[in-house]
Amino acid sequence: MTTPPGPAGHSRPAGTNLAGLRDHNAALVLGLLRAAPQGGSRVELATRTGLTPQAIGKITARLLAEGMIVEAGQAASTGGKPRTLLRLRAEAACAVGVHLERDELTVLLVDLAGRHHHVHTEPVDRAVTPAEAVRLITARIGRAAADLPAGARLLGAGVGCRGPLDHAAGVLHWFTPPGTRDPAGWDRYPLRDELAARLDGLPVVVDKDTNTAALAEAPAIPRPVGGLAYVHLAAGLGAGLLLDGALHRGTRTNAGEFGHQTVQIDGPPCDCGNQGCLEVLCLAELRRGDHAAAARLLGVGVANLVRLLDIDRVVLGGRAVLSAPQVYLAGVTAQIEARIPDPDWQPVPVSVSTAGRLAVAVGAAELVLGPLFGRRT
Amino acid sequence: MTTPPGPAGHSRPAGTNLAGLRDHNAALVLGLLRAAPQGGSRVELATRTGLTPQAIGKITARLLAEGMIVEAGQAASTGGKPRTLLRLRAEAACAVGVHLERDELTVLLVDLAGRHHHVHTEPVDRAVTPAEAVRLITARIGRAAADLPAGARLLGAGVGCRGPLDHAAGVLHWFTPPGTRDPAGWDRYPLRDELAARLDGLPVVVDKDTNTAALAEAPAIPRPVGGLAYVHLAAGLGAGLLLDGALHRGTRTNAGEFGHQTVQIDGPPCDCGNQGCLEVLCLAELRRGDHAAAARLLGVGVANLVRLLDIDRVVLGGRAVLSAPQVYLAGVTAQIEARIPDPDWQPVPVSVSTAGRLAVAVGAAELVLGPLFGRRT
DNA sequence: CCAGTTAAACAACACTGTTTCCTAAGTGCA
DNA sequence: TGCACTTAGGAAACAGTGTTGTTTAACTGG
Repeated sequence: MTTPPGPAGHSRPAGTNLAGLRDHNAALVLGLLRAAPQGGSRVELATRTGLTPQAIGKITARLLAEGMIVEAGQAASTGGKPRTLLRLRAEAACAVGVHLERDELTVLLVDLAGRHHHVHTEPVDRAVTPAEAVRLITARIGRAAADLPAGARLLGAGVGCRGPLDHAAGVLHWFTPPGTRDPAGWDRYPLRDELAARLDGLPVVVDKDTNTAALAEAPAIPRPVGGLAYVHLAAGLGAGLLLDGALHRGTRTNAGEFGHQTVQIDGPPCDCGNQGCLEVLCLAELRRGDHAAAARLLGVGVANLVRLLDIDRVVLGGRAVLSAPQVYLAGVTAQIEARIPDPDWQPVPVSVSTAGRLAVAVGAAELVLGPLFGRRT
Repeated sequence: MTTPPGPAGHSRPAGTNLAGLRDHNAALVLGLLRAAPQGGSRVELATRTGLTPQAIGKITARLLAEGMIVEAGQAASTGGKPRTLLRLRAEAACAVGVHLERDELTVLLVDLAGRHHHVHTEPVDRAVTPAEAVRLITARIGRAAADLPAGARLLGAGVGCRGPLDHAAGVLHWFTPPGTRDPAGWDRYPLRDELAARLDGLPVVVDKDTNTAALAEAPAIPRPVGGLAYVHLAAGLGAGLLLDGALHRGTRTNAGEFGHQTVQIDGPPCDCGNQGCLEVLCLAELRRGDHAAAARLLGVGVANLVRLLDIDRVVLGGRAVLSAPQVYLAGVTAQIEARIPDPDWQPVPVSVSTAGRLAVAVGAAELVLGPLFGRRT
């Protein structure tokens, strides 16, 4: 047992004490109640968690006292005393979701039930410096906080933006090509810590836009999700992977490089140095305005993804997809069906991101809300 | 909160009580000690787990009393009382690893330190029925158990075999093509339960060969592993994915369908119904005896995998690879370097499975041993 | 030899879920 | 209406976890 292995800071302690045990079980209960907007009973919570009814009684009593949940009527009797229903108190706490794009900033406020209490989008100068962006975001979060429901706690802020970046450190890696400059100074910018410092230590989490967009779909899905893939087609082509209920980021937060998979060996060269990348082919069709052809190509990549990871559900998003959703739905579905004829694979549902253009910001808020409901980070 | 979501039996309770807390922390301690063959001190365990020295004292006292660990000398003093070193007691427990191939059966016995106490390989008739195979495996496990070190507990048996199969249920899905027959009755055979019944309720776990082979590499790697991919080239082409310290199987245990990714749109047709599959191209080169060309193709697929999942380490295995390891190492490494020139990606080490032909069986034993050391299943 | 330092155990404690028992609040039938 | 039955949920005592505060053990260095 010598020094800690791997990159520094990567082996956070995992020992659990009584406080951790309590929080784990409370999060489990809250997560189950989130999945049941109409409410759930103590008895169901006990069977679903595997805890004794008495333990659930204590946990729910604590959550009631803290104002995280409320009693909400009764269920129909099944021959004895009717069950008391418990519901999440949506306005008990909120999280901020931020989507920082090249030319646009979106800030919104989401409560425990996923309702939006504040949504604001504004254009941003493409030449903005990191410091200016941080000032802008801070100001916008301040305004959003003014819309907090009475008594609601503000849990933190999640930020989604393009990669590459280091999620664990909260640092951007917006390389500029060698030879050129990065006058604004975005590369190696410690976005998380700079934001947290200006927000009075409010917890801040930074992640790739594709990752947060994938998370935006998570609350609607009963746990555990075997595999959900969010595929984003806009100026680039990327993916967010929600595997076994948690985002898969990889040690360098580089997972999801969906666009640079080779689908045509010895195909046309790509800026990334590779050749025959899906992205090159797909963007070429987009420039031609041929969404159907782009969708077909996208479908080839999605089919690869689905097979490789045994994906249960595919969600499409990004400006290109949102501009012609039906075309992409049909094209991707057709490729999946054509390329995965195996009967053992249940039909893999493909849908378009329900949050639409807000998907990244909504998912960014979920970065903060998720752990409260027991999602692994 | 209506009925349990998803396929039945998939949402196992996750509530934790004191016993679970104790086991979790004990597993954490055992895992840390496994990664330190020369021994580790209580103080280090405390800092690494985040638990108090006192808690570690109680946990190690329990483990000492149970015979799971032993004191093993002292570390050099750093100015005060020297630390007492603790080591795993390798012979405290063992697990059986089984590799069931079409024409061969391998059974081995692995102790807590990963040492093999029994290794046996024998040919098997390709037309063997499931019942005969179960009898054979049972008999072989009986002989292996005779080689158990004195006082060692037998924790269970892991079985690795070709897919598709259902890991959660322990049932094989060895479909036969429509029209043909499955005279031996392998399809839908409940291998896990049949084995467990004949082994007096000994815990049995069944998984795909590629998954267990990936697991075979895990003990040597300091946790947490961001992403390890085991790529297997023999009669087919598959992969096992070890993501964030746990195998990623997908809900249908179908993850790892590496061979059927499309790398040549409109390429030659594949038996699977798709066209341009990596496997078709790769096996064609193999039949031609051109390992270098096969390696190049393999490298294309591996580069896709590495980028998509931010893989940290690639392990190659399977009969084809083992027949010309250097060719595959060089070919795959070259493709990774050529197709992922991004400087942000640290060089991704590629190696050949250290366990060689025993990889699947060794990893099958790890299916049983892993949870003891805190690996998520 | 002794102060200083570090490791590890002892004892009392806080707090978790569990067990056991009891009360509350319905249903259904006579 | 009465009463047995069923089911939900709380009260109290309990077992066992890691924590806190204190003490003892063992080695270094002047």
